[in-house]
Amino acid sequence: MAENGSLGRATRRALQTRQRLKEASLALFIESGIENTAIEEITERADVGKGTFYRHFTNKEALATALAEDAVGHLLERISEAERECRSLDEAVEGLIRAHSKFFHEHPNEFLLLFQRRVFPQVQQDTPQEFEAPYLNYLEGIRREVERFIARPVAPLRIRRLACAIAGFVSGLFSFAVDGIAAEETEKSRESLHRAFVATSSAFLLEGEIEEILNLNGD
Amino acid sequence: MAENGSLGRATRRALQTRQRLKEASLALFIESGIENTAIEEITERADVGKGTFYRHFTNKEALATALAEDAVGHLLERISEAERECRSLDEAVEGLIRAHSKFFHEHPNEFLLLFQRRVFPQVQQDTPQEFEAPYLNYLEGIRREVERFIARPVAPLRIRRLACAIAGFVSGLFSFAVDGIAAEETEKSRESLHRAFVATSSAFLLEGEIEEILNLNGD
Amino acid sequence: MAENGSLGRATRRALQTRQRLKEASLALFIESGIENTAIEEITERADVGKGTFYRHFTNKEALATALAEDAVGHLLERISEAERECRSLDEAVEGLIRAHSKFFHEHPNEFLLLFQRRVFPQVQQDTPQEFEAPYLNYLEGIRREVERFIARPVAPLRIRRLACAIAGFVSGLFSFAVDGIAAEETEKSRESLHRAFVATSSAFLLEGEIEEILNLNGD
Amino acid sequence: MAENGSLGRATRRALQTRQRLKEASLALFIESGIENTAIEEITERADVGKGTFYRHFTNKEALATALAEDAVGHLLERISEAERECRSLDEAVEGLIRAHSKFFHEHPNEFLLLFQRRVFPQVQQDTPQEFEAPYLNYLEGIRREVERFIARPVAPLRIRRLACAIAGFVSGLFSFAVDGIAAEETEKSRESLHRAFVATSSAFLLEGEIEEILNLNGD
DNA sequence: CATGAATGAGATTTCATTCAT
DNA sequence: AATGAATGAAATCTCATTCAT
Repeated sequence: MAENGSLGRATRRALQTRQRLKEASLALFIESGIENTAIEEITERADVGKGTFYRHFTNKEALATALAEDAVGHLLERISEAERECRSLDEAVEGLIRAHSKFFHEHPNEFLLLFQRRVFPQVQQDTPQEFEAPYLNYLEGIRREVERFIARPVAPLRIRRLACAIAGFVSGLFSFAVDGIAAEETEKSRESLHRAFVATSSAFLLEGEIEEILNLNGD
Repeated sequence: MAENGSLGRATRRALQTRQRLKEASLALFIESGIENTAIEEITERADVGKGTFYRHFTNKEALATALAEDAVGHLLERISEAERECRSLDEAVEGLIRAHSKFFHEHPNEFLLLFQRRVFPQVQQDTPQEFEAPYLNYLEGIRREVERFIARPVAPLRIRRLACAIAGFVSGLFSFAVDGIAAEETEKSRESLHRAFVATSSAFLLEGEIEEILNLNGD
Repeated sequence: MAENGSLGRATRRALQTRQRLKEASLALFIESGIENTAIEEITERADVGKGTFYRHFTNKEALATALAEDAVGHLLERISEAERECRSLDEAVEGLIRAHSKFFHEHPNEFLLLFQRRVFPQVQQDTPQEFEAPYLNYLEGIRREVERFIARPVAPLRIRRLACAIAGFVSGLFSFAVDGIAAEETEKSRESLHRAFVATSSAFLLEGEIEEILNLNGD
Repeated sequence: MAENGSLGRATRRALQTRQRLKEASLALFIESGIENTAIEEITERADVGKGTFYRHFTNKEALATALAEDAVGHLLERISEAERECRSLDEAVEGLIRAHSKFFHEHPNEFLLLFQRRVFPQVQQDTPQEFEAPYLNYLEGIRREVERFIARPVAPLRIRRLACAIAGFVSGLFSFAVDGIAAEETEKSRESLHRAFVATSSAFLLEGEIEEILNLNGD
């Protein structure tokens, strides 16, 4: 039986339509921004009637949230993978970077949606409340990853800062290697930049937690 | 006599109104995004009539461009300052970071406007053509700063990438130190991260120096 | 054998569905008005699919007309009953009031549909053409009842006015006795009000009996 | 100086436009019902642009509420007038009828809006919450009028019932005299109907308040 | 210069109706 | 006969822009 075999045909068709709307809108949101994309553009690109949009999403924001949820899902998958392999806080941060990197290469549009289209906040400032749910989900994934190596709970604000730093750093890093192949020398430099970022992040997380450092490093 | 003393009273008042509009809009653009800010919100916040807006700016985009120009002006001032003091490519990149950092602390809203509100692009993707003029101006400032220490012209694309990397890196870095005071250890880590970024950037700029010069015209 | 026993099972089920749709819509029409009730609300309340609606009624108006026809049917039953017992014009008008009253107590929602939800007009104004058929049916019932005691035909307009007056009067009267039990004194007062209304109505119907007959055709 | 002389010309013009919208919509609401009237029909009839509507009213409901408020204002004026002249509960109820009657003849469309277009509820049922404010205002006017002659406060529900009864009764009464001139006999009948209604209403209000009757009648 | 009422193009949203299953 | 996904016409609503004062 097919993947959706247990669902009625109508339901299956509805899911397809929903998927088409999501794909069309993701592309458009990246191209022109969420606010500059008219719902009619989305339905035209998805080749469905305008009214069909509203059978699947209450409004544009709900669609954007659904996209963000999908994207966070994919990103968290990568983070979970990394989680399994690491044995120290440094490795955990390193794992987060790698997870973001993989996510970027597998779902570049989703990456851009989250980190460049104001779905996720950067630097401090207000948290866009509309996308709060997926964003909190994402922060929770990061918290889980790093807290395994820190004796006490990390303040939510600190997690948020780490997330912003990772986003900025990864975005910046990609600028150096956008076409994939960099010279060997740059590659080496990037590695050391990488290591430096990891060290800084770890220090930031452990700040004011001397004893923890001892416990973990001596492990 | 005051700076505007030589202008008629009417002109002086007009400049004040223009300034009020710029201040009001900058705050709103940061709060809710450019697209989500209605012109009437701006004029209300600036406490002027709606029609007055159009005496000063042809439309919202022109206002945003004016804000971007102001911001770039401030940022370039800091870059020029840094320029005077540096003696090597590493120092030049270091100077750029410092310049961005100073700019961020002096004009945080302008920083956010340029680097978080999609006035300037991040990662590759489309260059927002609407804000091309101030953006090119900014890239030119960066180019001047780094080219003094590189024998041959650097490809425009490479400059753009450097700019994006700096923006991402600085944004990320600020996440670690948003409330200003960080523990000494983190501070040290950040310095080494700093140095690593500088080294990577320099290597990136010098990468394949020789052969590249030949096909320089490609953007 | 049940009432529908001679019909096939499918037909019986169809009748049931039709009935469910009518019940659901009557309740909703009273709650929120005909125009404010979406067909989907009706089908949801009746717990049938949206498409099913169109198997039973061509559109919302047809459904409303069907409801109005049912209601008029019930009201006319009561009017016929009253008809049998009365021996004078006064008694006929009295019978009409009683018939409306019984109808109100037996089918309050149907009463409200006809007299409060603009299915039947009140005061003069336009006759809602959409519900013309059941309305004319109702007027005809009233005409039959009163004409038995008036030598010549009563002008249609006068019948319509009488109908409106009865509707208003009965609506008003119910306000005094909505919870059923009123004090004895009020009860007495209501009876005299009742009698006064009957007398007025009779006078109205007989007014200018003679000359009117001449220009009877005018509506 | 003209009536609006103290207002700016712009404000004066705005008030005119608002008035035009109200007049156009009142006519249309009576002709076809609130729900069946499109905003564009209103603006066309008022001969203003579609967007102009929204400068004056947030939506159709707000406009309808404004109309209801105006109407209640006019009706309350008449009620206040009647208030001054009456000396007993019977006269107070009589005054209310007269006030409604005058209101009907001066502002027939406003009367119909309130009492026939479901702006005010008739018979019990739900009170349409959207028009709550003007409706409560109206009830308050009625309460004031009758409470002057009743020692103790009258229950709000009883006031509401009285209001409904008056509305129904007056609506019904008008059916008999819509073209103004009725035969002398009918006129006499109507007067006695009138008196009967007044007596019933008074009894209803005083129900269970024996001592008050004594006090007032002995006055 | 400053104003804010008016405007209408275009966006969002609703919902009666169709139709393939 | 029953279903509900899809549809698009028509409604509501927003807002950048104009213009008379």
